Amino acid sequence: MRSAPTILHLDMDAFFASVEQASKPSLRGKAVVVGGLGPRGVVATASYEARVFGVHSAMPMAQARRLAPNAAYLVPRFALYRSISDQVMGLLRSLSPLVEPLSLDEAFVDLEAGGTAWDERSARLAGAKLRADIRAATALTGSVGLAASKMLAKIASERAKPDGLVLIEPGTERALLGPLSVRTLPGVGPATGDHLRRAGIHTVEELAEAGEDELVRLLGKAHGHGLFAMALARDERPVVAERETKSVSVEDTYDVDIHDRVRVATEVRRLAERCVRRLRGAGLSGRTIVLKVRRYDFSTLTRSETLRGPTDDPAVVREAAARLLESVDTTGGVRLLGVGVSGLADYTQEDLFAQAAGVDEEVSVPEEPEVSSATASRTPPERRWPAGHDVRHTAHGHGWVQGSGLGRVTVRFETPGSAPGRVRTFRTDDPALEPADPLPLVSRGPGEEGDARAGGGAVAESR
DNA sequence: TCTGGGGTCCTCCCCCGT
DNA sequence: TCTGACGGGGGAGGACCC
Repeated sequence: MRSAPTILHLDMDAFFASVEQASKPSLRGKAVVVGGLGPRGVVATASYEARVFGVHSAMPMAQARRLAPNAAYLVPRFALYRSISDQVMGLLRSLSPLVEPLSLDEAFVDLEAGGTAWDERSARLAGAKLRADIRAATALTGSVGLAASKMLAKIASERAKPDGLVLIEPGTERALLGPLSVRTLPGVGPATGDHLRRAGIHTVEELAEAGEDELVRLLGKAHGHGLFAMALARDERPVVAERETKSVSVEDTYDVDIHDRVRVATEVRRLAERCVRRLRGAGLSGRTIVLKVRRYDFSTLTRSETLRGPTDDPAVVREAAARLLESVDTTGGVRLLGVGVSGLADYTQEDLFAQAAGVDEEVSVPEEPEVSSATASRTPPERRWPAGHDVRHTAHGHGWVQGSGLGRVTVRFETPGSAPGRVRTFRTDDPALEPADPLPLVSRGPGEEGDARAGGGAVAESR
């Protein structure tokens, strides 16, 4: 293991919820929950104000609403989060070429490889500057962990949350890890945690004392060896900038279980087409087609078929998925269907045949709006106003949808730079109202504030 | 209370060829 | 010709992560 704490882990604080609060002044300091709003939705992110009520990620939305009935409930706006994530990742890459994104809101950076840090002091400086730069560029806060390995840097950023920086000094690792729960270690989830608890192992120290052979016996070879090393604070995993995609998949959970076999087949076909669109978008093709079915009782099964060569042909994937469906009993109903492709390559077998034959059948997959077909199928052909999305009104300016229903849509008129704004209600078919793109969270200089003033109303008020 | 969506990795089992 | 060991690939399921 390296001797200086030069691995940095950045974790943006309550990312989705914080973005929404930054873009909507009236939500700052309030409980905000972002996630699926359907009857089977789960929480993606809860703001710290919502966590006080016990709301947390992966919790069923219905339960969150019981715990925090007055919170703001919003659907995720991934395009916006992605654009802000790109900004943040750009700042990380200015520290080092070795940046490993883990998700939209998390990444590892090898500071040593970037020459920005070589000892404790310089690492701390780089981390502090990064946090300031992120705040200036996005108005958001991120927590930074610094340590000599990825595992420890991640544990450090967890301890730094929210809005902090923690550095683990080399030599103090074992003492720090010892008393922590085994669940702190990456790779120990509910199942492994239970397994270890039944064996009388609760802390990292007990994990180390159990010995490697015992852990391999309990958990299998890979997991046992890996966990024993982690317990001794040994983690040699390098920061890897480029990761190859191994599979591409799409899945839908339906608001109501599907019983009709014909409907199931139709949905599988749609999913196959959506999956291929994603596959082609990434310039990939694959050999193994996977069908996933979650039944009414939440039991999940997969069926897969490996073709002779990679394909990105929607007809081929659709037919394979349909064949796989034939071997699945769906009586009782299904709540989720998914189609995936793995065994990826960046060429296709058909390409070769087509080239040889001099033909290239243009397979056009009809575009489908990026909404769950479960929702789309029951939505009348009028305009939809998803909660939290931006809108523009010809007279009142820029705002966001606070709620809609019964032919009415309620809009709050405010922008990231304005004071909390006023609420107005319109008919859903009001021609003066139209969907709008999100505004930048931080105004980028003079001249771009005009928009905010037009819609914001009372600009003189200070927060 | 009722459990999303998109991934990765590991394990076990079976089959097949050597 | 039969048998066993071994390894690889495919298929299924499970755990975990964000």
